[in-house]
Amino acid sequence: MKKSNPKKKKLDFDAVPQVEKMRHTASHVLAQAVLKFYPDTKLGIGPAIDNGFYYDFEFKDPISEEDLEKIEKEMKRIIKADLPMKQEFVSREEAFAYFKEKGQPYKAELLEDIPDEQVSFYVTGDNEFRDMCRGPHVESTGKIGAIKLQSIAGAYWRGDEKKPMLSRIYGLAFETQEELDKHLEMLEEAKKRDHRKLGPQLELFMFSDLVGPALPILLPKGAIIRRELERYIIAKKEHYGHKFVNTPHIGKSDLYIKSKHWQKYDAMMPPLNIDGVEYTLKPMNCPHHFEIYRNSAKSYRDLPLRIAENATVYRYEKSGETNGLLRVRALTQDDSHWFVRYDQIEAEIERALQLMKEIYEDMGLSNYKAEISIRDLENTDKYIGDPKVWENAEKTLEAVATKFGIENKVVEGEAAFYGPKIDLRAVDSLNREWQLMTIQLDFNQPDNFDLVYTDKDGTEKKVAVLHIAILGSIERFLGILIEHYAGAFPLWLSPVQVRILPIAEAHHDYANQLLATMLEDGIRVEVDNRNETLQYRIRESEMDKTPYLLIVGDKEINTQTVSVRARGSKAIGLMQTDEFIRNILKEIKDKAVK
RNA sequence: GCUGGAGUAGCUCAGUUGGUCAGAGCUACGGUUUUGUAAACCGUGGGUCGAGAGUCCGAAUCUCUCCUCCAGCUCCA
Repeated sequence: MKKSNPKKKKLDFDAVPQVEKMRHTASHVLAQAVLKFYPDTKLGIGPAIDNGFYYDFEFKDPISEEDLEKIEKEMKRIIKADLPMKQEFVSREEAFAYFKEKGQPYKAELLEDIPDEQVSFYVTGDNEFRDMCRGPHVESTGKIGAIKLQSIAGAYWRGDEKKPMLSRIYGLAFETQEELDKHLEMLEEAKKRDHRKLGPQLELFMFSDLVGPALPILLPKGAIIRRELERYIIAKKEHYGHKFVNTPHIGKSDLYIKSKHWQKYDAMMPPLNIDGVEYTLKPMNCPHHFEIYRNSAKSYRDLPLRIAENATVYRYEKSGETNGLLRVRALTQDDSHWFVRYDQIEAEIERALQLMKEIYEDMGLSNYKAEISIRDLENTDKYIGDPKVWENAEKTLEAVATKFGIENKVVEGEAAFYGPKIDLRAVDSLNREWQLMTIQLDFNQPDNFDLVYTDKDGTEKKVAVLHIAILGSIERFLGILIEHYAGAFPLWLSPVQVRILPIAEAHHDYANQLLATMLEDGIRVEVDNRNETLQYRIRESEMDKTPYLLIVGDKEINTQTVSVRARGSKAIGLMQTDEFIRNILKEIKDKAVK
């Protein structure tokens, strides 16, 4: 999508939070510390970011992560010295001369883009360091709280891959040591939950170098979760009036030429040649679904028509951009295309958000935010379609989000040329945000594919299309769920719901009876009667996060009961077998999150 | 794709300056044991040290190319 450049707004210094000023000042301190050890270093830029700051440098000789320690130490010294941060203004000429003298070409380049006659600099201490910067900063370095240098990585100068790559040093900065420690703990916890580590450990998925990078393989347990998710989403969407279809994984290149993806979409897989005709792996389902729409003449009575498919699509993601299950080259979308009359748009947006809301709640992701992408209102010519329709759709998106109590922000100029959209970000158990669902309005593809219906008055009219994916990519969603639940899935999604552990051989028969009963009830249950100690088997089941263990021995046989142990060392105790079964069937049905 | 880092058994890791450095624990397999709420005991396997080429009398260790993964950048109509 072509993004319009947000207009440069005048920075309101008073509105900048203290913590952000502090982080920004920390980046200056970083630059000062770096120059102490590496005086020949050329400086890029150093802004505040979430949780900290960074600064871009061009080192004469590359430095490594080990060097960060001494730099951090020097930063702490500067902070402790509590050097004042003073703003001063110099003329452009003076500034250019200064950068020339100091050998700072990147700074000079930045200056070229600044129109001001008087250029703002910040001076640290007794001219120990000065940097061109509009600020704002805290009054002195001593106001910086707790910092920690994190990592060093390459970053293109001004984010342009054609420009030289600088070394970016990342740091964390918080107002207090406690906050910093808390954040480090969170990072540690996130590392433990990393789906790339947990997934293979729990035998949910794998990758094979030979099958190919970024092509996820779901193992039996992961396949169960995917199946449950799909079953659920199909049932839910059918309830919301979708028709499910199945379309092939490839299509003629002509199809994508017609949809104009071929010309614009750079994630297309290379074409295949079949019988002298060019085909490609489908990177999205839309054109296939459009052809389904065109299969028969449509009346205004047929609309809205909601076509859905859980379909695997293939995209060429550049090698450095793939990431675990989050960014892959083969992904299964829970895709839907709603073909609606223009007068139905508002109602259908509300319906889609209602559906989304129910689904997210069942997934245990009831905390989410919305971002609404609308036109650049000062430049509305580049958008296709009736401005009135746009305006209504934009307003509806916002109104419905607000009505549903979803925290939302409207981003001007972010909409695609063919329609506004709303993105939802779920907030997970570690307070991280994940972009999941999108409702994208599309006023353009109906033109490309001539998607029309006959209205009441006998005239032919264009439909509007809503592209709706709720889980997004099921693989990606699985990855997010793994991290959200730290591998301990709610019962309805757990690959193994109950594991029965007979204490000794004498109890195997009883265990197998229980197994048979529960299998009848459709419970995913196993018996672990391996020749291992009970403790050993409990440990293994705890490690694979099985929700319920049933321990059975003489006591249980005599009373026809089970000893229930819930995940996480929680002993529930003796329970009548049928009572246990009733309880967990209810828990499965309720999709309870424990 | 770019910059940097990493790749030793299924897993987690050890392996000083190239010379018994191919190891440990877990796993797997065989046996003993028949267990009451997070690791019983004994034994046996298992690796072209990511792949290929090169330097050397000799390479897990040095060089080059490639592959894969990780961090970040860029990208994500």
